Amino acid sequence: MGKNRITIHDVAAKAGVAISSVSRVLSGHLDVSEKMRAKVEAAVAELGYEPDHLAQSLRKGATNTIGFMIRDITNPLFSIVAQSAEHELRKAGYSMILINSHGDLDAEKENFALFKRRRIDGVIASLVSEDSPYVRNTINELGAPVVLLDREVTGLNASAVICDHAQGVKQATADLIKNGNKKIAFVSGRKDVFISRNRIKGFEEAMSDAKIKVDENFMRLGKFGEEFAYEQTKDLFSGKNQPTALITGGIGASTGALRALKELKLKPGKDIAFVALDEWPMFDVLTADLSSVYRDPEEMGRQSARLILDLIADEAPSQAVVPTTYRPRSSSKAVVHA
Amino acid sequence: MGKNRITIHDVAAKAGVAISSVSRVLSGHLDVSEKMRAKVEAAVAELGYEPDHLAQSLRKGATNTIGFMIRDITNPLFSIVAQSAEHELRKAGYSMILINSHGDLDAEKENFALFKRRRIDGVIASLVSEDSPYVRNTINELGAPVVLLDREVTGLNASAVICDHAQGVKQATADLIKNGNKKIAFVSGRKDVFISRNRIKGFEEAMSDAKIKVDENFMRLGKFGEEFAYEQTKDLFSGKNQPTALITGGIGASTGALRALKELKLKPGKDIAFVALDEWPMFDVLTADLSSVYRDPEEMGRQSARLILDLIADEAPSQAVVPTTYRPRSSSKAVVHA
DNA sequence: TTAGACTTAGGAATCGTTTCCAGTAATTAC
DNA sequence: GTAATTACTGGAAACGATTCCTAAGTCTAA
Repeated sequence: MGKNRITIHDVAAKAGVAISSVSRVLSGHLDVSEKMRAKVEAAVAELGYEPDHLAQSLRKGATNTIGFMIRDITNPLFSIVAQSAEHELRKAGYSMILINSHGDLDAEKENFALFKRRRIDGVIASLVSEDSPYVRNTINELGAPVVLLDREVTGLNASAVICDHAQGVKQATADLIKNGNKKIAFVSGRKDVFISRNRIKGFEEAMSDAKIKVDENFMRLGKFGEEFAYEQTKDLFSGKNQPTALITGGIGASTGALRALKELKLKPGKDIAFVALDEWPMFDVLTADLSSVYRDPEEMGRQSARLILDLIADEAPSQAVVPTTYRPRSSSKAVVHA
Repeated sequence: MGKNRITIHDVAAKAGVAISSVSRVLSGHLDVSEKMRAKVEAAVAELGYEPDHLAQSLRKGATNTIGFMIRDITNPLFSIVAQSAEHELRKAGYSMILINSHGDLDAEKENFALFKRRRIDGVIASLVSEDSPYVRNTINELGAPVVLLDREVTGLNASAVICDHAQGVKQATADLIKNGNKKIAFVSGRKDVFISRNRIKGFEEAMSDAKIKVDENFMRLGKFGEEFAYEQTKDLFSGKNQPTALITGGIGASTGALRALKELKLKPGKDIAFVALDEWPMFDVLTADLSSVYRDPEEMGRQSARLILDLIADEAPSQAVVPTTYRPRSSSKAVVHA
């Protein structure tokens, strides 16, 4: 149907001028007479011409496209980050190509290759892997700037949006302690991942401040995701030495833990103190007044967009720190237990 | 840094052959000798050459890119649809450009224009608007096939994934009636939108089957989204003629209604029967056993990908129907009330 | 040995832009 | 009135691939 695309040739022919002149008018170049401008603009309007983005990209060497790689857009936190970043990039004239890595390292590598082939102008990514030779290599070979989410980057030509997890977790832990909890369990992902490490730091600081020794048996650091947290929670509350409070790292972990607690008939805020790290949609409506540590995903999206645009504009890499705030609700109150 | 991109020229020079020969080898063309193949492949491997997707697209006239437009990727249902579609398209060699329309008609128009300029190979969209001259025009002018989500398309060169909302709602309503409810309120979006219309159809059928007259005062059809549902729910349960059961259409509406019910201290399944249309993540864990009408978002994503690929392969437009299933839980049980 | 058929490789056009380079026309200065 | 400057414009070369067309080379058959 609309097979016959209108090109700059058609416009030039209609206006009776050279192709280069049309281009000059359209790009707002200065050296163009009023008469020329009028002629071209009339032809453009009449034909309904719109420049082909593909050809422009090829010629200019810039695609105005940002690759956004994420483990799983289904994660409500990251879907907000993505949305907010997209909105911001859009305003700057960029489109966003979205790719899920499904937490798979091979997929991640492939995605970087795809980005490269597509000549993306920049990448915002929440990586599976931590800092490693592989990561450094890929980022260097990419030939485009990179912004990492929740990763410490050192000596790499990349910016990062990092959340100050420690701060919020520290506050939360302190509050649990103040409420009489000493035996606090912590269920989260691998310790060598930045986000876990950072959260644990806050946890340990608060414990140390209160002169409470951390019980290693209560530190369940293995995998992100629902299943691991489910199993660990079940296990934590089956033995003799049971915690009185529970902190769960991330949305998946919180879900798994809540599922387990439900089955164990332990009600957060009644039978056990509970703090979830990160919130999800309808958090306040749906959860029975769960306390949380909150970080603003929209802000994360905005910052990541800003950072990548800065890098594209050839500014030096930098970091944006997003604060986290403890939101006490009834689930972290004192618990009389064991 | 990696400024000097490796092109097909470099490969040709290194292998000592013509550019066209390199292209022929790489595209797996038949008429190429073994010796040539070996030479070229060696050069490709040595230089680490990867063809430029941009140049390929320009020449071939296909970008292997699908535009995915959605009101709001933050909506958990649609984020799953997007993820699933992306996964499927990826397997077929396509990438996905994601754009939010924020439910804004102007943004939607702009997005279509963007897709066109980017020479997208196809579009999957959840439109703001219903069938209208504007929609027909844009889709026809787009020059690329379109798959619409939850829209009836008639006489349009587009496929659609439509959910059989009526079926699930009918079952749910029948169950509410069986449980003794006669005064059933229905809070949802505008009646002229396909999804609402379809749901109401199921509702009215069940009511009609049970010979219960629909009380127009209980039909609160205005806007999608949290706020409207919140207000309407508050209003429904403030007057003298109060319903005993409530059905809410969509995740936003359910949230708003639940928030209102919470404030009104009406507990679903205890003080009022309640059915939510659509589920959201952790539905079973977080909600107090809410009944729901479920549709499989992953299936929606898969089907939309399949349909767009079919259209690109020049098959005739078609429709995929995704079933909905009523999932009774304790919130829809009988309520002794007023 | 030569004509004809068949492989295979190279050259050039093309996709739709931008941008550099000349060159013409208009303007100013002397 | 001529030279020097300036203001525009058109032509052509990129960008990096694919593909058509042609020609060279190989092989078979008479």
